[in-house]
Amino acid sequence: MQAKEAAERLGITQRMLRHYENEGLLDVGRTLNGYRSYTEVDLRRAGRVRDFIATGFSTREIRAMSACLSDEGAGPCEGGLEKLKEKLEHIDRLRAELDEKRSAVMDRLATLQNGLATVSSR
Amino acid sequence: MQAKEAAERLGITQRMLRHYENEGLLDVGRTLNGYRSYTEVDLRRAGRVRDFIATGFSTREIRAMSACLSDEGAGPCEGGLEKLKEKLEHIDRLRAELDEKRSAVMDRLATLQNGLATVSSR
DNA sequence: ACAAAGCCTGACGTACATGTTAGCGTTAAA
DNA sequence: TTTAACGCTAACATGTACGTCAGGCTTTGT
Repeated sequence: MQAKEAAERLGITQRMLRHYENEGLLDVGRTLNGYRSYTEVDLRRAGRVRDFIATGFSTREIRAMSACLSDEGAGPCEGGLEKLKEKLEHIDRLRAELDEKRSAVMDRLATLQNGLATVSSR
Repeated sequence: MQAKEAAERLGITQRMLRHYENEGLLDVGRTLNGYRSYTEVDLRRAGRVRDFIATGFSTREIRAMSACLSDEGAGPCEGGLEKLKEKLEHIDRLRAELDEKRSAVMDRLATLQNGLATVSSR
């Protein structure tokens, strides 16, 4: 498929796709006229790159664990899981605190509505 | 506590702490001599900033949901949970694929060792 | 045949996180 | 009292992810 569709399906810009390719994270074929031609495999790989980057990894880091990008894992994925787990720690800490905070807010909200209900039912 | 200790306890540089402060994410008090003085509350907040940034958020985004940073959540945390959930989606997709890949590798490894054991026990 | 829409490369611009260095006060130990 | 360790600001430098724009093909509908 062509660049436009690929970008749309991934929810990113063509520029970003080209960037990933320039950084050696993607190797996209061309048609006779020189246009890039994305396969479904390319798409999945690009999707992973997008996710890694959105999660705070640099292209350099991603390149270092390129085995994590292929559909069929050839290598042991060079510490990819470990690094991901570090990110997870960060995110988990945040999520735990936010969840806590959210329920506190919900509680206060419930209490408030309760109070109003009590009042209005008098 | 002073800058050095604060940075060490957070596992980041003093430069980064100052950066967070310059970006309006932290408001650290000073002692008479002008030295920054970090409280435990400051530390927790800075830790959250560190985690948000390590997870791919920009100072700008973090500022926009600054309610997510205070110990006692005053506000509804302005979409903080939603954004975090997006990040989680990215990370979850990656983790699922990596876990899958890892077990595939482990399987092959087990098969291999099994084969060797069989051979050596002949 | 021509316009509209896509693709391509290359280059410049920007935002942001950090590192680094310089110049200078403070504090505490030898 | 000198020296080492630490703090501060300000400014410059770097790396990375993109946005954007120019100049120029290709393809397709009219």
